Amino acid sequence: MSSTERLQRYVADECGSCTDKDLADRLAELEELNESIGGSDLETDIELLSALGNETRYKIVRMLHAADDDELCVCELSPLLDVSDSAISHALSQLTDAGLVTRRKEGKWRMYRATPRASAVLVALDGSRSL
Amino acid sequence: MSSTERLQRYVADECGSCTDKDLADRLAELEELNESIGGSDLETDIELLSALGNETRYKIVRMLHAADDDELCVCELSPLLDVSDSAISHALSQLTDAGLVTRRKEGKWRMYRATPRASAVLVALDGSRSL
DNA sequence: TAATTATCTGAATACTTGTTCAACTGTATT
DNA sequence: AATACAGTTGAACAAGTATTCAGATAATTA
Repeated sequence: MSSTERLQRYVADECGSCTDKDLADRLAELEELNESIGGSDLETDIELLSALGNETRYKIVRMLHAADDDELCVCELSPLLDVSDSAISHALSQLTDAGLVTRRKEGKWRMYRATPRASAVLVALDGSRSL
Repeated sequence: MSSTERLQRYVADECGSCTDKDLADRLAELEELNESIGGSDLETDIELLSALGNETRYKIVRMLHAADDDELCVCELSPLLDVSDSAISHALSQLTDAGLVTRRKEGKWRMYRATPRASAVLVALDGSRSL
């Protein structure tokens, strides 16, 4: 069965008896919705969300965010996470790629900082918790 | 090696020559950061983020959000997604569990709507894109 | 009541991901 | 120079996930 058949039955159902034009209009409306998705940068957003959607990485970003505009080095993150340094390093690379943290060399230490975008998402999560 | 050893070296490095008290203070500070993580509902947030961090589910929530306060039925989502109805149904369950959408029966159709929390996160993503 | 429709569910499976281990790079110290 | 240190990288593998298929369920229609 073509999925538009079901949709047509639904639209017919919804508006009782309605013209073919009404139906075409509704289909066009849905097509618009679909295009609005392309507008937001789908891939980038998904990369960001799936990067944050993991305990290790989420904790890292939370800590960096909680540190306000202070950066932290790996050695500061490490004691608070129950995974190997290697896992932390992998996590930090992925977070960097996703635009959630930035990296800076300082002698033999690497300093990390949450990006404004990371903070924006965490603030939204915190602010919407009770909605 | 205990991870606090490295941290101690870092703190020593950071403040030149500093007292044991300075060091203890810094450690306490980091411990506080760690507790601030517990404050936010870690598990809930991660469930939400990983639910949104998938193409099918992200598209569904985007469409529902783009429909403003109008609900959509599965039959309206289906034509715009390249997966089976079963996959859509699984996706919708997961989104419901994560608090991103709500479900309502309407005769033989199921209507879905984005939650305020879902909208808050999408708005944050859109608003922070250029930062 | 039987058939149809819309959606859901669970099992199966292919795919993806997270962590670790071992080896490596670059920096500092001796 | 040699050693130690901080962190990274890639391969490997276990664990988790996304989709599909087949069959179930619940509402509607014939």
